[in-house]
Amino acid sequence: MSDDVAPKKAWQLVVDWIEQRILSGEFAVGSHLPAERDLAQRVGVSRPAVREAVRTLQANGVLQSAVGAGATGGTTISGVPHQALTRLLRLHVALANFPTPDVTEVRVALERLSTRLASTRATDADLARMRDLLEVMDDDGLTMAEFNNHDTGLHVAIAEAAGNRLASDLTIAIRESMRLPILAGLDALPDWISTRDILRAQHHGIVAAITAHETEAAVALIEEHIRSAYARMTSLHADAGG
Amino acid sequence: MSDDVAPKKAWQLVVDWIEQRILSGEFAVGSHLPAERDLAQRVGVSRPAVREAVRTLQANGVLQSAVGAGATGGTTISGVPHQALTRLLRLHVALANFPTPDVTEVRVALERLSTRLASTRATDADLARMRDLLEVMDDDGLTMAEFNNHDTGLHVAIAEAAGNRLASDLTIAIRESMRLPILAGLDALPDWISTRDILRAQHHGIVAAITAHETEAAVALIEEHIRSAYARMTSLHADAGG
DNA sequence: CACATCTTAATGGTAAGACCATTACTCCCC
DNA sequence: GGGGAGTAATGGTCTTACCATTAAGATGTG
Repeated sequence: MSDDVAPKKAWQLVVDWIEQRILSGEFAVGSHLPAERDLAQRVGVSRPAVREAVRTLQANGVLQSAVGAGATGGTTISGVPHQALTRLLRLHVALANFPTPDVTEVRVALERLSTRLASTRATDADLARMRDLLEVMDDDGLTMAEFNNHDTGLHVAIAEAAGNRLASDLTIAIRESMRLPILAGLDALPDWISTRDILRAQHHGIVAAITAHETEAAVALIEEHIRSAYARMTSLHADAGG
Repeated sequence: MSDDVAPKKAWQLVVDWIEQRILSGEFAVGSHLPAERDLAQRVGVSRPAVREAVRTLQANGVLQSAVGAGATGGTTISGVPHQALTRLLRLHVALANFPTPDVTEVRVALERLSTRLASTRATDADLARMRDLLEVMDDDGLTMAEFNNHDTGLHVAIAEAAGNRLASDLTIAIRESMRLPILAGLDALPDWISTRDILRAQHHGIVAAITAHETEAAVALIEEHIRSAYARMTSLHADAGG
């Protein structure tokens, strides 16, 4: 009976209206949506409902908005999913909806894929970027937090050298979602300096294997790198028993 | 200079307020947020701004709202990321922000992981569910769309047997994001019947290997299954040249 | 005719206020 | 103790008004 079907919320009608046109191909990246006032009239809801719908799809990385008349103003379809992915995963990791052992397993699988692809596809610019990051991380003056940022940057650089958009975005999103937990895990270590030295050596090995197109070696090294780092950070394992 | 820093939008202030408390651990799954009116006052914005912020985090699968007084009403922290993930990926696949060859590679990596985990962790109930789906799919009377739904259901069942929340949710989200493109690809095939028979045989092999804990066999079979299906659906490759 | 300036309009951003439907809680009566 | 009525809390929705930004159009000047 229709009693079981709750009437759709006004903002949901707008979301559906927009999604339908995305799925049908009518809206593509760069397409301009009707103005909020026009869309409200067209769908038969109020302008705040349109705004709530826009916010929903903005959170999905699908829409972006700007004030002003002409081509720069209004709401357009966006082609930038990675920030939305990153935010989503970071929040759910923080809420422990994804336990860190699970995240680590997935990281291994995805970074194996990214590293495999990067070892055959990385450009000279990609490789130079990795080497720059290695050099920065070899500076003994870095704080742990700074080192972690560059460490993340190296993983991001490898992912971006993969030439696979989804693999890159997912790899980046998952690594970023673990930034704070990893930093906390490093902070709890008895000996940061020796850990840092091990991480550095591993980074060098990975980049060397990628540079030499030694695909299987690179893949094995990235996996070993992630697993051994995780194993060291015993504070991250607290989730596992939960 | 501060000229370069745009003032934060009112709804962004609320999103930040909520995110900060999630990241700090103050809010956990099940936590109740202050009422919209209270939150508006506390953050110093209007209630519509709060609603827009709630919509943002709802789209990230982080919040859910209900009308009414008492424990059932209000806005609470949610622990259900998979729908948000699925929606996000589906929209971006539809917008061609993730080309289908990229998606297929990532599917292979993730379904290898899910299948590996499932072959050691699947319960009797998980296996029975897979066998039920095999049996349903062996019915010659199914339409292509119905078969595709159950095919998706099998991939979902394997992913859920993995016992790794993130792997499951990502595998499911990615498979679901490809549901319509796969259906279109199947529709364009010259001989659906022979394809269906091949898919069925492959499904049986995968489930048998999982059941027998033949991990490496199961992993190889799921990869072959995905790759060969993708290779058959030439209409999906149109993206590759884009 | 080209350029500069001003005016106007379009657009998203924001807030206040009013009202509605749902839900639970409290109080009163039997 | 149970049932019913009243009240309050909550999200849901809409209307109205205003603001800041941006571009387009109109007007004036050289």
